[in-house]
Amino acid sequence: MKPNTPAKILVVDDHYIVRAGLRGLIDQQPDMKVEGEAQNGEEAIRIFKELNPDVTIMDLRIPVISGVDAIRAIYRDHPDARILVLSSFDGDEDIHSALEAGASGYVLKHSSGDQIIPAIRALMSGHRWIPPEIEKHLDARNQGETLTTREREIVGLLAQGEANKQIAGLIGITEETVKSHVKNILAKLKVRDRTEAVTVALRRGIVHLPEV
Amino acid sequence: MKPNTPAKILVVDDHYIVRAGLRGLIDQQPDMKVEGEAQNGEEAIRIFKELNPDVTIMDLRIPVISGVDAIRAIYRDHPDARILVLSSFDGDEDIHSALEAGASGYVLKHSSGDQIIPAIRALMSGHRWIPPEIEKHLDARNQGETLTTREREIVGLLAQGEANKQIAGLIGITEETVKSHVKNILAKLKVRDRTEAVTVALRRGIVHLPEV
DNA sequence: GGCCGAATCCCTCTTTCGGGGGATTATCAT
DNA sequence: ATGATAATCCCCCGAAAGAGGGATTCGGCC
Repeated sequence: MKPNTPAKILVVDDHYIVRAGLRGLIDQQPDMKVEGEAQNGEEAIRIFKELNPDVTIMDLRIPVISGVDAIRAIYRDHPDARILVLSSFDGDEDIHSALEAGASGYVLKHSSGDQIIPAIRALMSGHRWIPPEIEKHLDARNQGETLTTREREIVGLLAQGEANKQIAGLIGITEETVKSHVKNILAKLKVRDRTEAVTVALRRGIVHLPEV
Repeated sequence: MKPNTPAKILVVDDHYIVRAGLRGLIDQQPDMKVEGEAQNGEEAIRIFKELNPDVTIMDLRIPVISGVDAIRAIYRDHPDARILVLSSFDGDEDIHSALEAGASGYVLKHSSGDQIIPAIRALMSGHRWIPPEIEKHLDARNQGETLTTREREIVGLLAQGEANKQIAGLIGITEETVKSHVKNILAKLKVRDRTEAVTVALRRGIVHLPEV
């Protein structure tokens, strides 16, 4: 590391205040500097290309293109990208997807500055940064079984209040098959009915409410 | 106003980064200064008493005691408190409750600094600050009918996946009465079934998911 | 005193859910 | 090839949900 050329940081968050907070925090450090900001996933991808930052700090709940999808897109073109997810606790599924999509670290928004800065430095030097409490959650997640693609799709439709018959029509399968899937979903999520299935799926980040 | 004694600001948010951003932004202004920070509703109430700030900036989604309840508690003891809600868009119900509980202003977290500072100044000088887009939402809310206390309570239980019979047992009324309430809820929210009712209620801020 | 809204309870009837099975393909990794 | 998994479809059956009525009580408000 050269102390005379601070690491280039890209900050991605839709809240101005959060970006301002990060900028203030980071620019105080001698070895890093915020060189770019993006407010949504689309911007993030574009600005990453232009800037080629050393570390990208990314919120997951961002408009236009989700944080996870943005990470995936960036990682595809730049497999050496160092992306640090900075998020409130968004549910196991999001964390897991983010790491799978190519993120190298995860920090909670609740974290104080002296927890965030070391995370950035870790990524700068090529290391990963996953706090133990996050890893514990990922393990816990594996206890509960994972939903398949089809099942996740159906949970999304459940959340919209669709009946089995409607779902069948929408995705072109039989109502009987939908019932099978729903049965499996209830069993996997260990819930009593479709309504609880939806709230559990929302908490785990398996599905999201459409933006308000 | 005396330019030599800056207004005392209390910042309430559970995210360190947000507090840091606000502190940086505010302390740049000559006429205001962050004199206190709180991470949850309980702290907010306590620190408000000690500090008696000129303006309090409050997030709604905070632990222990919700922002709305904290505002209510503070307002009860200090009817002259100036509280500015700073929140991502949390649904009509939360905004409405916050204002009803005693907040004097509302600013979105997306807002940039030159939108937040004027809001603080407005409250400092005793004015209210409700952006037009927020007021529009409050009007829109009134188009759709309002749920009664009982109905909101039942929506909360629906979100937990309780069946009508369980709900009846839990709150000590007949299953028939629960069905009546559910029927009215579906009609008021203009949805097809209880599952959709829950997701709509979540989006509107009528109920919340238990914290992750 | 009369009115209205909230909350309660009741009945009928049809549809939908969810639990309990079982079965068949296709794919993919071993 | 063999096994595992995902995805599909099928049947039965009892319980729950929702649509459509109607009715009562209790307060507060005008």
